[in-house]
Amino acid sequence: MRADAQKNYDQLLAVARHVVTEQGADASLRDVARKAGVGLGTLYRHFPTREALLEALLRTKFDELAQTANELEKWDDPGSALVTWLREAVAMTHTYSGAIAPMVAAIADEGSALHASCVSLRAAGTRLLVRAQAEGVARRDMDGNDLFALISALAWLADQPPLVPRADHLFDVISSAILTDQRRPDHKPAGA
Amino acid sequence: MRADAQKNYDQLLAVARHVVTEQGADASLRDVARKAGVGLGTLYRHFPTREALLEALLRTKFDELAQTANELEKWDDPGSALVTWLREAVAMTHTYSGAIAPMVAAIADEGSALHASCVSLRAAGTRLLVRAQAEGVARRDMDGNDLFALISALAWLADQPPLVPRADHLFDVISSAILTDQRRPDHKPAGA
DNA sequence: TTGACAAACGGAGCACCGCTCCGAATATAA
DNA sequence: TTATATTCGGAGCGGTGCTCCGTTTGTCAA
Repeated sequence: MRADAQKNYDQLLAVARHVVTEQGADASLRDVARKAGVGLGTLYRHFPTREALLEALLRTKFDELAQTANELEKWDDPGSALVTWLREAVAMTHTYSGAIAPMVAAIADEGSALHASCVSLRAAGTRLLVRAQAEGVARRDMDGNDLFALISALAWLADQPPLVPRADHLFDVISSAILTDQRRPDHKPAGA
Repeated sequence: MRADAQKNYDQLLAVARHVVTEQGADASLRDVARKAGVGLGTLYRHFPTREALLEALLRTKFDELAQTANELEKWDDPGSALVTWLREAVAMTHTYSGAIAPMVAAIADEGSALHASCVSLRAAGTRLLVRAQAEGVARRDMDGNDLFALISALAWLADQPPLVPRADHLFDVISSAILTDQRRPDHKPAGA
């Protein structure tokens, strides 16, 4: 890559990280280019689609999550491992608001720049789920797609301002639906 | 209301119902006005905001849902009543894709045209939930807001094309998290 | 029937968006 | 230094939400 191109690429990524953090994944790309001191054409050349830009921004997060899954597979308690990973997966998408919708769309679109990342995300979750199922601590009528969908739903939920206060609690509610080994006579109100 | 105004209002609502059904709640309002053979200004006079238009479109659905809740309160089994209502609530938002996001936003925005409808929706769910909790068939660490949030999440999920095939199943998964009286040794795979 | 007037209409206009396209500028290698 | 491939940048196109106001029209009283 030519030196000036590399410089612009880096600059765009840095600025995009800032703008998307502040305004969400739907931020104006024109605005990103402007703030990066670069023409709109330059942005589109480096990142042909919005998904491509998002993928570049999330790259490291995806990798970290895959790495975390590898380590969690060694845990003694596959149920805790699964829930721990789920929590991190939801938190990750939480980094850039509005990112979950394109991710969901990407998993069914092989042409999307986010496709591979989302598939590997699902694969990581599937490994942890299957292990938990084999040990009898996760319900067996779910697969990786279901897990991915639940992560998406929880991520979306935590992205809606009015629902944010409930997000953590609902994570627990849904986790309890996935796990089978919990003592759950009646789930007394908070504090109990 | 003047006769011509009434005619335009009705026409707009009819066309909007068609367009929003086909293109979702984010449909172009310009397009609605054009197809209704009416100026853009006329549309905005009758429906000052997109939420106002959506509210008009959903009005009957909201009422039906409240009515259904009243009848379900008479059921012997409050658990079944709750789940039955939940299913209808999710299906309702399903009528117009993309409608759930503005509804969620509206519940925290008293100025929104959708606010009252969403509040009464939440109230209806709360009644059924409280009754189920009193009978010991629903977990007690949830309230109406949690229920509303779960409905929203399920509605959103069913609105994402790649997740549609899982939506029904995940409804069952989440329902099982809300109810406490289910036999749930391990949830064998489908068919079992 | 005919005015007068409030009410309703409708679209031009503004600022923004995503995205494409291509002449101008520039880094690089000969 | 020069030639060339690469990169740049923004004008331009068609779309959006929304406002504003000159024009038209329904209505009702005279």
